[in-house]
Amino acid sequence: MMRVESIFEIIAEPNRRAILTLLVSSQQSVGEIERQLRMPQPTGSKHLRVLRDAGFVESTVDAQRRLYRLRPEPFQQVDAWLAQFRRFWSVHVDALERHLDRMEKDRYQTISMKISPAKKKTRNMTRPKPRTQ
Amino acid sequence: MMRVESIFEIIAEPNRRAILTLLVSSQQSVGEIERQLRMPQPTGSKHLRVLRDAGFVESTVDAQRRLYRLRPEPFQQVDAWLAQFRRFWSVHVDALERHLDRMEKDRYQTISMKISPAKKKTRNMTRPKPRTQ
DNA sequence: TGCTTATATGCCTTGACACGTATATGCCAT
DNA sequence: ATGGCATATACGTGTCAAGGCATATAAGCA
Repeated sequence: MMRVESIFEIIAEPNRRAILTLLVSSQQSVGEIERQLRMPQPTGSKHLRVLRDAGFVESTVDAQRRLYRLRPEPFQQVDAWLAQFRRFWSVHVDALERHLDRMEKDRYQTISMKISPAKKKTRNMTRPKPRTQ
Repeated sequence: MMRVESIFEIIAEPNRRAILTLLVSSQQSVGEIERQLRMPQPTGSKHLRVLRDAGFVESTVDAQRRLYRLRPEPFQQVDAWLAQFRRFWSVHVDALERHLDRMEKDRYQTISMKISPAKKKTRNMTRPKPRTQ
């Protein structure tokens, strides 16, 4: 009995992530999924079972086939967990993005100000020694 | 040798997620982390090692202590993966969340940069990070 | 009725990983 | 230096899930 408990363990498995990505485009039958991922039939079925139990996908019956498609809730949960860190790294995202596509950004930015390295470090201001090991 | 390959396996472990959540508030020493999570010392050290190798945290030396704090990149990668599924949850929830997120971010940053919503959305969808497996 | 296709499940082996005990390393103070 | 504190690592053990294989269920078709 594959009772994987948390949603994070579900998406920790590469084949399952591949299945989820496949289903972004449209719903697919088990056979189609297994064929595209070159995965033995029982393997695909088992992963789909896990994904279904965790609510990542749902299936409907079409004659002998089962059509699988995505369900939103578990993704929302992952996003909710990620949210607590988003404030933390958003400033870094901005810095990275400014570096990556500066030109386009200059069009959209209403205010363009640099965040100095000293400014960023105030996040961790209780640090006594700035020495990375 | 703990060779956990993908960032998803890193965050699949509950203790590691707990450590990351702890570090949201501020950087902490290994001892503080282990005490708060009631976790044996070697366990904490090993999980921190895994998190450090994966880039989720970094450490600086303070006398005998090591102070650990979060690093943004892996979280950005998770977010990038999640982006392809964003259209599967409610448009209203999505829009609202982005709106609130941005407001919070702007309040958090002492230096506020205004980025157009359209721009930010594009950024999340097009980030080239196919690092996973 | 067989026969084929489509999907699910049970068993078994293997390997990855978490955890605990013990030990090692490094830094400070006396 | 020596003892104590903080952290890291090595080793052994147990658990659990992934994958291979065989088989079971089930629907369509001749």
